[in-house]
Amino acid sequence: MTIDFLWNGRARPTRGPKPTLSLERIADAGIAIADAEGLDAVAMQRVAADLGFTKMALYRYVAGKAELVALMVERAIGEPSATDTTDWRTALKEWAHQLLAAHLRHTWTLEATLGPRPIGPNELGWMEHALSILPTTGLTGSERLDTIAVLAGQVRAIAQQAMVSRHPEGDITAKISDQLRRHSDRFPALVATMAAAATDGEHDQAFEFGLDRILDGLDTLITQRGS
Amino acid sequence: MTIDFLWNGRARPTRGPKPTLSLERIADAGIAIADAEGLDAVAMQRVAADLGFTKMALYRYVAGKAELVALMVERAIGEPSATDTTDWRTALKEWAHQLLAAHLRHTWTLEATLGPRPIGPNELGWMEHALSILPTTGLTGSERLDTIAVLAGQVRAIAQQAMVSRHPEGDITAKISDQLRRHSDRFPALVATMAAAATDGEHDQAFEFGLDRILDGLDTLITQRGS
DNA sequence: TTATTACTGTGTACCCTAGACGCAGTATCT
DNA sequence: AGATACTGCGTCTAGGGTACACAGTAATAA
Repeated sequence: MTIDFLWNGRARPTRGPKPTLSLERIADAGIAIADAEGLDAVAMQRVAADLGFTKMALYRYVAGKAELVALMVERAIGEPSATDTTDWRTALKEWAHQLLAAHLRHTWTLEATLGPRPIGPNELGWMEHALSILPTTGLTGSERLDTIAVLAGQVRAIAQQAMVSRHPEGDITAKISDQLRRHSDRFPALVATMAAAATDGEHDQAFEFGLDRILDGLDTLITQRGS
Repeated sequence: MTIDFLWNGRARPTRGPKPTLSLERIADAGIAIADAEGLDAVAMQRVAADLGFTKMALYRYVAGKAELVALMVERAIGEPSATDTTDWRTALKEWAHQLLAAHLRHTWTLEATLGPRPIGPNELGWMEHALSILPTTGLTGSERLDTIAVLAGQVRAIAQQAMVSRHPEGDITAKISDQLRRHSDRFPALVATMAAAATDGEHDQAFEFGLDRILDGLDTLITQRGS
């Protein structure tokens, strides 16, 4: 597996016909399909058809589907926009919100970024940005990397949750709570908690809640190390 | 999409030949394949062949591949084993470790549990267990649910990280740090942090680190609410 | 006992996917 | 011009999920 294409692009050859397509157009076509119908709908066939070409034409640009998806991710996730905050806590919060927004705009990036795969400059750009925000004193290098991992984990967890609750047809959530009611003796705490949650009017605060807990815990450690 | 099969099983009909196979055997065959070769290797063809049947025989037991995977997940994830700790913090930590272990035993469960899908009793059993541990005072219902989400997010984040670093062939990590070195001017904080992490000898502490931050933050909130 | 019914396992068929390969046409360099 | 090397396409293979019809079998109804 090579990851060169993500970093250095393709060297434009001098001879022969000029390419009609471009990596950008191909990636954008794939992104449009994935946004509208999910990652499974992204087939070489389909992407090519949307562009008005045959699928084999795409193989002149990308080595295979995995490479296409990697390009799509890289383009969809983009770069974090700079913040002017000096406070590390609010800056990290802003970063997490931006990352969440990116994942919510393209929920398929969750599936596309699972497991071992080529990672491009934009994705590392997000890490770079977060690390440039984190205070360097009070945390070891490993701890700083681990901090990014917790935060990104929270972002992904909430993005996934939103993906489920956003899903309208079939209404799986209803069916589950239906089974839950039918087996309420087996899940007393769960039933009670969901009943309580239904009336406490604090919905859609999951992201903020988790984020605040993580940042609180981080703050505790940093101030403790600082003294 | 129905989820009945996960909760109530199949009603055994009285007439006709007795089934030679069972949902358990089929799920186990699928799990064995996924453990050894990944979720992509789980094809109806392959599962049936491993059991000594034709693929169409499986459709007498499961409605389709999605249902097969749901059964595999439910069986692979199992139930959390009870803890005798009364301290909520250590009990939650134990719970998270158990969940992580389950995901590490079957890394494909990460892909298999993405997005809207039928959820079975075992999966809710993990939630139930965590909720039965959490102190009911000091947190609203929504907050208790959100707490599970953060913790599960951390578990998944680390499981995914382990999945990548476990992957031996190709050694993507090496290629990435190669590109990183080549573009070190663009990622100064990242390069510096990784260099620092390489010498601080705190590897593989990512799970504990994030978990401790989350629990610290939770502790802060709970004690604060308690007074 | 026999006829009916309902179930199991299988063979065949269809459609969709990723991708290998070779060919025709075209733009550049020698 | 001729050679070279590139683009886009048509064809082909291997494999995936699944619909459907058929033969065999076990339990029920007549």
